Amino acid sequence: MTDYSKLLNPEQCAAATAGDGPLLVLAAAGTGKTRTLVYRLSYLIEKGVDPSRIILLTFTNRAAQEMLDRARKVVGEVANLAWSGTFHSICARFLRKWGSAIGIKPSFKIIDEDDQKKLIAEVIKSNVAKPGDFVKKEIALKIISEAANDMLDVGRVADRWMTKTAGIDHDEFVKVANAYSVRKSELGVLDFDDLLVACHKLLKEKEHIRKIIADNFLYVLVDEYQDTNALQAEITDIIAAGHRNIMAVGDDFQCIYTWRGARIENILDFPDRWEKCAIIKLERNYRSRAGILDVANSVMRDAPVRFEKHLKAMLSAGDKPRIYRVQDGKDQAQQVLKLINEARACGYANRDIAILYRSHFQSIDVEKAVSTAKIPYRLTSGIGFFEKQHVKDVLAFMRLIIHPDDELSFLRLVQLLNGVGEAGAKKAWAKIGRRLELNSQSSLLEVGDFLNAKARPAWKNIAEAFSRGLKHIEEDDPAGQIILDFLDAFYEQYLHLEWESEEAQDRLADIKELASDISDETMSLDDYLENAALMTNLDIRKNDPSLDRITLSTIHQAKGMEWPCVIIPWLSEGMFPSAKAEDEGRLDEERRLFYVAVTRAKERLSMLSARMRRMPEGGEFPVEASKFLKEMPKNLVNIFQIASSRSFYPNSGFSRSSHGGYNNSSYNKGYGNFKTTWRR
DNA sequence: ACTTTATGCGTTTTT
DNA sequence: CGCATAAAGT
Repeated sequence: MTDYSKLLNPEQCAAATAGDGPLLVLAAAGTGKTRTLVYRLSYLIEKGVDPSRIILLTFTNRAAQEMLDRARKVVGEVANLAWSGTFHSICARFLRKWGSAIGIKPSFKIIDEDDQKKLIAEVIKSNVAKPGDFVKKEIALKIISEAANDMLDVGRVADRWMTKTAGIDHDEFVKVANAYSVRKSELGVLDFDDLLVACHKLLKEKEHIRKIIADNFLYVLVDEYQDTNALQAEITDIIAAGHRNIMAVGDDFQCIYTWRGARIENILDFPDRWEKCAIIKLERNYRSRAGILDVANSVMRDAPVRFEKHLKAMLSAGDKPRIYRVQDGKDQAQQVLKLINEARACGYANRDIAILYRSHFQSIDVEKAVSTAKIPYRLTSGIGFFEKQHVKDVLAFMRLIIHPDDELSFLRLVQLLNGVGEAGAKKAWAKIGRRLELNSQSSLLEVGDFLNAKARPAWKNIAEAFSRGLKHIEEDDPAGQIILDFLDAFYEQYLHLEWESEEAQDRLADIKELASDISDETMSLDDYLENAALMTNLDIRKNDPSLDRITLSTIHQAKGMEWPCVIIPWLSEGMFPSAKAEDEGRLDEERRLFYVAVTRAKERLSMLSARMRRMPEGGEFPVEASKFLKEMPKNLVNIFQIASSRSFYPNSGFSRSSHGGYNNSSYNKGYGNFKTTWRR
């Protein structure tokens, strides 16, 4: 048996080896939260608990994976038998197994945001008299999602939105929301929220299934508890109700997902909800230099404290964190470059350096500078691998082979063809009897007759790829072969026709990566396709640590990670805190987000703030330094004023959009060669 | 009637 | 760039 007292500090050890009963672990940033969970899991297994009766709920697949990997090193392969995953993936597993009890087909497909938008657009079009006057589909989805996650009635949430948004009529909105649900169940698909909602419904309504699940899990471990929403907290409570061995780990200071329904109250009220709940506080920070922690503490100085915390630095002061005041985005990017080079000169590797920003678009200047300087970087872009249009195209083809009745995939696939749009695709789907006949080559070819004549030659190629794909399945070939055939028969040609070659190459590379990933994946092809929507870019791009690259990431995506050197750009008013969040009265969450950013740093922390901000039209306007910087005690930081590198430009005051020839098109052209990071 | 192309507009954070 | 809408092309 491992001696946990040698591996952990007394508080961590107490948490890892705690006895039965509810336990709340308040783990401040950098106090070894992951370590504690890993050893808790190991301890339970070593103690003889059947791993399949332990469940570990996390927020990202990466966290789940990392914890299992580390537990495996302590107790060996048995660790793999524990249930572990995100709330969404665990719910999906439950539903595949028991969902039929509430009318959910085990082969349901999980749709992403993009599919959601398409569906809601379709529903709005056919249910609303004047679709132009209806709320935008993004807002509609947001309202529906809010209702789901807060466990409220859609109509009531819509009413709440009515006061601030035009175009919402109570009855009409409810009608749309219902039609959206109906359409989803017709198609046999679930969106992200549905996974939680349906799982909750299953546990709530089907007593025998609830009993099976609640009885099975002797131990329930929940990570990042401060970011659970109402639904997730209830699901957890139900699962843990059987044996009352729930361990929730989190930090109320790091709650940064309230916009997605996270309820900080879940962690604050946890001891009230669970009678005789023990509380353990992890306060010794091993991650950051004391100087960095001083800044972190000052950020949260005035935050309302529910749980008293004394974050104790375990390391010496180190370098004072630095603030750089620079002229504008371009100068800021140059300064970032300088900081990277400085760090490298001090012996840090690229992988030791991260640039963390509030929003994806704030990465553009830096990405451009880093890429011209030929510094290798890894950008966790806003759009995940499985959300990319070309990846989804290929997956649609794959899915049709296994599920010939998959309407969404069919519609997607045929719309790639020339001359076929939404209407034509739907017509063809109806004519072939809502199912693709794969087994006979002739009936497969017949589908072409229902399509626009222009599309027929290409369809013939696709039909052949289908036949070959079927053969691959029969002969149990690596699934990647199917993709390569599809590429060969149709898609590669389509890529070249549709896009200019440079981007086409990138997309081709993505698809080949998909092919090799799908080939060496241990799970079945069916499982792979069903869960594709739940996997993030980090899961496929195995995040190879042998690659020495700097990291560019949003702060949200950087949660739970750490780097020796952290650089935070765009600490300007309106950028961070984000103007929108502040307008909507969510400054406290922006502050927590800043706290998360600061506490990612181990050795060096640099914060940058520009004096001018460029407008999309090309002009510039002055911006104040972020209030987060202004509030910071001056003795904790070193402040550097960096003069403009292009001072011959009169930058005082406003310059109009005509200035510098930056009209809209030339602005866009300037960035055309760089991968942009916007979400779709 | 349906599809493709042109034009103008706008960006928080994500399972 | 992406998305929505308008206009032109089949």
